[in-house]
Amino acid sequence: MRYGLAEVARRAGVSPATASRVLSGAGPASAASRAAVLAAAQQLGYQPHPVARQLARKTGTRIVFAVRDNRADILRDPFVTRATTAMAAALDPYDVGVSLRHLGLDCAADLERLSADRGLAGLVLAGHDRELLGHLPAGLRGRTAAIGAGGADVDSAAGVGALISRLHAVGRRRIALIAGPSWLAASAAPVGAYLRLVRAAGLRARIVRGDFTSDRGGAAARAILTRWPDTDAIAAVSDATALGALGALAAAGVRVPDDVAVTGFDDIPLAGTACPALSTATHPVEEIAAAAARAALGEAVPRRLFPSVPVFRDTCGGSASTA
Amino acid sequence: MRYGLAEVARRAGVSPATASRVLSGAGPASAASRAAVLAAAQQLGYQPHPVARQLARKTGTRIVFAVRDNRADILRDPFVTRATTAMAAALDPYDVGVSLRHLGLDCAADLERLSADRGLAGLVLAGHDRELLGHLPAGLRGRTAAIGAGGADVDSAAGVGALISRLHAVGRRRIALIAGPSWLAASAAPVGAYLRLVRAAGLRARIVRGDFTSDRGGAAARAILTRWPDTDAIAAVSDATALGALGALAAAGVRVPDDVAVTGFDDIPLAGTACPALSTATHPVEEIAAAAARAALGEAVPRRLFPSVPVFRDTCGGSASTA
DNA sequence: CTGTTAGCGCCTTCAG
DNA sequence: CTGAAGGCGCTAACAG
Repeated sequence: MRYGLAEVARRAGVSPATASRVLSGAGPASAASRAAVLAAAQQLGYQPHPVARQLARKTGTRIVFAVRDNRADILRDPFVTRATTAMAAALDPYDVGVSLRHLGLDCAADLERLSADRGLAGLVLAGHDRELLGHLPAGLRGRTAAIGAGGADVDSAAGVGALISRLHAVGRRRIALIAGPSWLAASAAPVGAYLRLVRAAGLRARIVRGDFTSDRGGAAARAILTRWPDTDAIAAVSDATALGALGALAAAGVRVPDDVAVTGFDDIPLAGTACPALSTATHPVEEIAAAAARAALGEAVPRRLFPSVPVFRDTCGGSASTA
Repeated sequence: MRYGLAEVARRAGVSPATASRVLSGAGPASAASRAAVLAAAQQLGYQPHPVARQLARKTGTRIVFAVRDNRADILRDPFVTRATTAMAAALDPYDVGVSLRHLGLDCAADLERLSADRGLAGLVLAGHDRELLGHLPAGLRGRTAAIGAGGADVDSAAGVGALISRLHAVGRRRIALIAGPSWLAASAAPVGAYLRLVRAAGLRARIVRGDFTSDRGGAAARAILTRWPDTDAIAAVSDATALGALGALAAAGVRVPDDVAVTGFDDIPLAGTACPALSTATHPVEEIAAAAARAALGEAVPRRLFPSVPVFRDTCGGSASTA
């Protein structure tokens, strides 16, 4: 009822080796035997045993998506959730499953252990810093892909730039930035874009660090109001942060966008439905995750920057529209 | 540099079989050899080869989370996303990855194919109907778990009941229900709870079918307003549906909750931030998903009903609070 | 309790 | 281009 390669070979009148060649790696085979094997396989409803195959090929069975952060509940972050799901769907046809794991900031030992895991088909890393990517254990090279700076990344400089330009265009002149954590490689580009624009406009920089929680977003907003009370716009590099800031501003009796405009980053589902609706930048997270996953499997995925396109909604001031 | 079981056995002065017994299944072994093996393994940094193990044990390497629905983009549904992520995290320690797959309503053939997949460690099914669970291919029995009615389920009768009781308690008397699709097993319990309460209160039932999209939620709300213009409350069995209804009501100039109260179901992150903030019922999705995943692996997971606890926010009328 | 003997199902040299 | 033989690393059945 369940047939193996041997049976297919027998029916096709060839050796298992030949059958294997046509069914798997597409090794050399005459047109005749190829046809015979294919026919036999078809007729028997042959399905290769993925585990046996993976053992023989020394190729793993799952990729792990490792997210580095100081908080373990980063695994519930909307970005992580979306990316994980996208990978799980994208790798299904490859007979490869995905595992999700949290890594502390100091994760050298964990990576070492991962590199010794022969069940690992590939690793997708998020939340890395420059250091980490440069010093991957040898066993991980060639089967690791990163999401964010240095890997499958979004053109965050463009996205943040567009958002800030818009703030400037609608008359904001005292624009503060809630940046990402400094240990994160992906934090650099947005800060760079911000600084470039602010300086070009002859304005002074106002930067506070946040993370990906709304709590910190609220705290950051309060810090900004305290330190620079005349701030008229806050750009956050995460939607959760922006939402937290929105809450803090409301609590402080500051009107958005009248008094202070706010922008986020990533366009999580929440962004459009929040009140007021959040202006942010939208990203093809599913595509990014799928690209990273395939790269982790060793596929040659062209390294490109994914688009970061601004979405202007209520919190931005000016009239709502998409750039 | 990478050691196998054989080397561990050699160092411990026992046979590979004995080493295997202590390292894996915890088969019989004397204290002495157990200690020796453990020591050797420790010292060598031995890590078993998961794929070889899975091949020998005839146990698969991944579970697939199959979601049955008429729309393929159900895979982006917040519940699916959350559940997938939770499984990916929960199964990591088992060396089992998760794959995500969409199934059409008519999926007998797909299940047949799945049952032939020897890489499959287990199947988690969502969106099933009674029929489906009863007629699983033989190869899937014992390694399939369902999420929802008949599997790892939420006490939706209690949750919906609590929500509707509250609507009644704050004075609503013309309460409509936007139920789930009729092909879905999980749709039954909420409808039952609704009917029971409405009848007990001597009211008339007003039921419309929806699905898990906000579009259909909006359409359903419009249908309700058309058919029963005096409706003063709408209970939806999904947050997305409720959010869609909210939009439709706003567009129709109906005030929420003053004119019509609204409740959702599931407490997606959006619910609390929407405006007005949505009253709904909250569920331990991560726990549910993890339980289902473990059950799919063959673990004996006690079948229990997970709590569905109401969260009263703005859209419910009355004063906001948690029951 | 332990070692020996066979596989698990496929892939991959290596001759021919 | 093809077949035979051996191995991937571990587990399971069976004597002892």
